[in-house]
Order: sequence, then C-alpha cells, then structure tokens
Amino acid sequence: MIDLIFPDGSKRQYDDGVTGKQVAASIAPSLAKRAALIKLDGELLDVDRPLPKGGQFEILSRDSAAALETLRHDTSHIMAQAVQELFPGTQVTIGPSIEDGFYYDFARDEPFSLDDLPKIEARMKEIVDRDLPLVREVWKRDEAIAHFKSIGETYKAEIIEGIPAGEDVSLYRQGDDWKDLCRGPHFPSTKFIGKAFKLTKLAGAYWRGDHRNAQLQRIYGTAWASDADLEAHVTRLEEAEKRDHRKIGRAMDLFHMQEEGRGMVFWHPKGLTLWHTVESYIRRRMDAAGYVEVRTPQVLDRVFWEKSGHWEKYRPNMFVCETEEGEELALKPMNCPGHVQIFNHGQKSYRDLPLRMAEFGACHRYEPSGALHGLMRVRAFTQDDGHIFCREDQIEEETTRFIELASSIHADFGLERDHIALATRPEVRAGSDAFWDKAEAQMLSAARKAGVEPVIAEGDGAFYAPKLDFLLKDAIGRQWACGTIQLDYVLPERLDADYVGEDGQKHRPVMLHRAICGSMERFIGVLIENFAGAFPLWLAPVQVVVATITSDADDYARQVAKALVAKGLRVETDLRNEKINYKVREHSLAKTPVIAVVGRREAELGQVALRRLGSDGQEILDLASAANALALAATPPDIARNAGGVERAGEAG
RNA sequence: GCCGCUUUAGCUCAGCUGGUAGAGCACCUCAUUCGUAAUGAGGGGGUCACAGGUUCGAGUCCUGUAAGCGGCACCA
Repeated sequence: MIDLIFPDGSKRQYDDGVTGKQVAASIAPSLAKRAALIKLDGELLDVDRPLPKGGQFEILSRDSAAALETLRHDTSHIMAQAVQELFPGTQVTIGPSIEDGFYYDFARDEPFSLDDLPKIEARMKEIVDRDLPLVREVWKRDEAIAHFKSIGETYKAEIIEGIPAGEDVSLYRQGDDWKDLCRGPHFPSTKFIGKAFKLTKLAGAYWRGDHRNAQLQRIYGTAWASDADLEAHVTRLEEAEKRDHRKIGRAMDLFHMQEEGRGMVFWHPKGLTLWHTVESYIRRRMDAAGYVEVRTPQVLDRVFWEKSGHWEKYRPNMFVCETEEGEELALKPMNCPGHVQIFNHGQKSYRDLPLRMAEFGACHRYEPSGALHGLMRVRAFTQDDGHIFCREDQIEEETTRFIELASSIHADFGLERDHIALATRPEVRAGSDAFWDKAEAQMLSAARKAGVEPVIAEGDGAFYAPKLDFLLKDAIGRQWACGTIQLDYVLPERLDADYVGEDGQKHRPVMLHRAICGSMERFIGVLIENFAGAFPLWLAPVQVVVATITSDADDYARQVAKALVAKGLRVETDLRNEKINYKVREHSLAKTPVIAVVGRREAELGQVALRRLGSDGQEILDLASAANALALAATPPDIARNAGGVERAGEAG
C-alpha cells in the first residue's frame, strides 16, 4: 500500500501499482479524463504509469503552468513525427522544450525551406486530431540500439550507446509505428497537446553542440496551452521587434554601420551625446569610488602580446598590422596588460593597495562574422574597464564593494537585476582544485556580503579563475549580461607585477578585472531597447524642443532655447513653417521628452507651455521657473543624490 | 566560421508566370502664419547589392561574391 497526500492536505491509501489515472478516477471520472500529468513529490509522471511510491500527489490538467514544459516537449515530438511522415529518410536527433517553445534537430541531406513549415504545421494538427495514445515502453538498451540502427536512426542509436550497458531505456510510442527515445513524461495522447503552436524558424545547429560535428537542421516552434497565450506571445515578439536598437538607432539618428566596417559603429551627433552622458556619469561614479583613470596605447608590439599570453591564444581574433620596417603590431584586444604596465611603473607598496585603475578602453577583436549583431556584438568597442590590484585578503571586500557599486549604477539606468551568476571552474583550466575551491568560496562569500545569492553557472568561469556576471532585465523582461568581476592570479605573474609588503619583501598582487557596462556600445544598445528610445530626461540626446506656433514667436523661441541651454539642457528649436499639430506629432514620435510650445501669448507673457512625452496635457510656466524645473528634472541621478544629501545634512546640522 | 533566408529611392515596401521601374513617408520649391499627434500644390531622386551567365530582351531565371537577418559555434 502507498499513502498519497492531496493538495488539500487529505491523505488516502492505494494499492501498490496504482496509476495516477486510476487515482484520479477514484475521485471523479471527469478528473481522470482531464488528467494530463501527475506530480508526485515534485516529479512529473505519465498518468498511466504505476506510481513508484507514495507522497505529495497532484493531478495536472494540460493547461496548468507546471504542465507547460511537457506540452512543449510533446509538441516537439509531434513535429518530429510530422516531419518524418512528410519527408521520409529524415533522421531524428533531439527535441527539447525551451523558453516559450521547443525545437527539434533533424538530419536530412536536403535543406528544409520556409515553405515547408506550414505543411509541417498542418500535418502536426492532423496528428493531434488522430488522438494517438502516447505509450511508454521500457526496452533493453541493446535492443533499443539495434532497433534504431535497423530503421536507419544512427543519431538515436548513438545517444543510447552513451547510456551505461545494462540500463533499460524508455521509448514513447506515438500511435502504432512511430517511436522516439525519451525520458518522458508525456501527456496521455496527442489530443491533449492542442493546436496553440506555431513553427517559427529554421536554423542550422551542430550535432551535440560541437562545430566539428555534422550540422543538423533545427526547426523552432512556440507552443502554448491556449490560442490566447499564443497570440499574447506573438504580440510580445512584435513589441520586442519595435524596440530593436538597430531600428531605433536609425530612426533617432543615433548611429549607423556600413559594409566597409563590419562590426564597427559610426556614431552620429545624437548617439555620441548619449554616449557622453553615460560616460560622464560612469566617470563620476568611478571617481567617487576611488578609481584613478588612465589611458593606454591602442597599438602595441607583438612581443608585448606574446608576453601577456594573448598572442598564443587569441592571435586569430586580433587585428594585426605591419609597419614599413617590418615590425608586427596588434590593436589591443583588451586593456589589462596595459594597466599592469602602469602598475609596474615605479615601485608599489602595500600602502598603495588596493589600487583601482579605470579606463574607457577602445578595444578591437576580430569576432567571427556570424557573431556580429548591431551594437550588441561588435569588432571595435569601448570597455568601461577597470582593474583592482590588491592583496589576497582584500579580494572579498573589493568584490563586495564592486557589487554594491555596480548594483547602484544599474539601478540608476533603470535596469532591474535578474540575478548574479557565479561562473565556476571550467573543464579546461589552470590551477589546482584547492585554488579553485578557495577562489570560488571567496567570490561566493563576497556576493553574500553584498546581500546577493548568486546562481551557479557550472563550468562557465575563465580558464584562470571564477567570475561573477550581472544579468539584467529590461523593460520587457529580456535578460542582458552587463557587468562582470573576475579574479586573476595569472596575469600579474606573467607580467611580473609586484609590490613591497609590510615585511619588506616583494609580493605578487591579485588582479580583479571588472566592468559595469561591459562595452559602451552594447550597454547603449541595451538602454535603447530597455527604454524603446524614450529615454529618461537625463539621458535623452535632445531633452527639449522649443516649437513655435507662428513665426511671430521665432525671436522669443530663440530666447527660450538660450535660457534652457544656459541651464545645461540639450535643446533644439523648431521654427519651421508648420502647424503646431504637425510639430507635436513629429517630436512625440521622435520620443523627445519635452516639447516647449511658444506662440504669441507666451511671447507676450514671457511663458512657455511644456508638454511632456506620454501626457497630452500642458503645463504653462514662466520662463525662469520652467528652466529651473527642467534643469532639476534633468539632473543625473548621482548628482541629484549628492545635492539631496547635502541638503539633508544641512537640515540635520 | 557553419546552416537557412534576404538584398528594388534616405526609410518602409509593391513590382503576376522575363518585355528596359512604382507607392507612402522623408527631402527640395511655392502657397499657407494656422494654439498641442499629419495644410495644400508642384519637383528632384534608383547601374533594382556586386560580378558573370542564359535569352532578341533580366529587377524578375541560373552561378559566384559581399553584406544584412535568424539560428548554431565562438565571446580573453
């Protein structure tokens, strides 16, 4: 006998070997009909599978949130069956559920075309209508291998060959003759899957994720419990597309890229204004946090990069040039070795540590062509780089301080943090296990001291040390990696950095590599997408447009603009011979935060009518108070805080 | 780098099965001076990504190259 505890807390006893469906039937026949999946002590099971033990028991319907992943997984199997029915000779490989949907990788000589997707979708719906039972079968490993080999499914056979000998494997039968290796669980039959799915894209993907292996054809799809959910998802995608920084960058005239400079950005005046605003802000924060700013050479002799170790490992990804005299030089792919040179210049004492060195360092990396993506992945980029040279016993405190600094900065940009990832030792690595134990523990404990519990990213660390990565969330919930801090014992050793300790002996400092934006290009791309171009006042490239109603007000409009500029605001005037409706529409679409409308009335009374983006009302103020109010509202958050702090201190005193 | 798709005016796109290019917005000119999301009229603008090929004839068909896009791999 087994004991089952139901969600309402009640407890009942059942015979051994009872299935979830039988339990459901014992409660209500309608429940048994609806049962799509069983949850037993948190584990999901097929409804027809005998329960292996007692425990917390729940019957899930197809539209419960916990069943969504299974629904997507099932949909991928249906797609595999549909593809094999339509395109005989196609081999199946793997087909997992992913965020919002699923994919399946197929091996087929001829490529699928986009036109095939509707056909496959139609066949999938037909399979749903057939209401084929999904039946779990347990096979001997070797028999399963022989089976898949006999039907020409070499990839499946290879997967099973990876399972230890003697272990049984589970196969799911979909109808009479379609079978797939699968751990399960699945819904009872294809009808449960429903039709709220859509095949979305074709892609190439390497077998087992390794580029040395054969390339398979991947079909992506999205699947939901209801048509309404599917529609909402499609709408979300459309929204995301509207925010694309490449689109907005063009529309707002921020930057462009062109063929002759792949992965390189031409920053237009407005884009560079945005850049400068971000850079000035970061610089102020770095100054306040005790960093010294430096600048290191753009191009250095090959010998230098050989010494740092980059030549050997990253030569194919470096831009290299040769001089008339035959010297080989390379554009810097990173700033760290340069910073070590500054550290090494002159003798350092333990009293100089921690030494925090920052640089807006322009770097060049020859990224693979397929990796380029707007501002997000470029070949010429500027890191808000920084290196903290410190003693080993200062690592934790410096890391904690950095996490706090980065968190505050991200918050000022309106970016919410999803989580911090602790990337741990990779398979190929330098250093002993004892070293990694210690280093990982240091990063973990530093994060906890800053009040965050990192999510472990197993094996994602650099080859010389672990790192913490900041994963931010934008306005529509997408994640972006911005900001990192990583430990490094290797580079100080290679470049022979040292300081004199209290004991008068030379010691090796530890380096902490850190960045808050990552790359300025990428960070600006994230900001554009986060705000969909509607920047907060302090970031907006153009903060105020002074627009006239008739040409009578032209002189006054110039006077208004001058007064606003004098307050440090970024202002444009629109004196065109156009109707005010037209101007308001145009500047609203351009996401200008404030339109200051002036007509004859304002000119006579010395006023301005302010219209803020997103509201259709207007606020009529005299010029001086409008200028003051806007200047105050446009104050960068760090300066606003400091001003507030001074006032509060004054009050307290 | 690999797989697939795409490339027509500054932007967004139309151009059926081959018969030497079209719209809206933007731009320029003129008229209009109009109080909070598009005033009207006129005008200029294209080696149809590039290079070959098939054809009497190619934006349209074929091949190659490049770039862009979506993935994969990569990301010090």
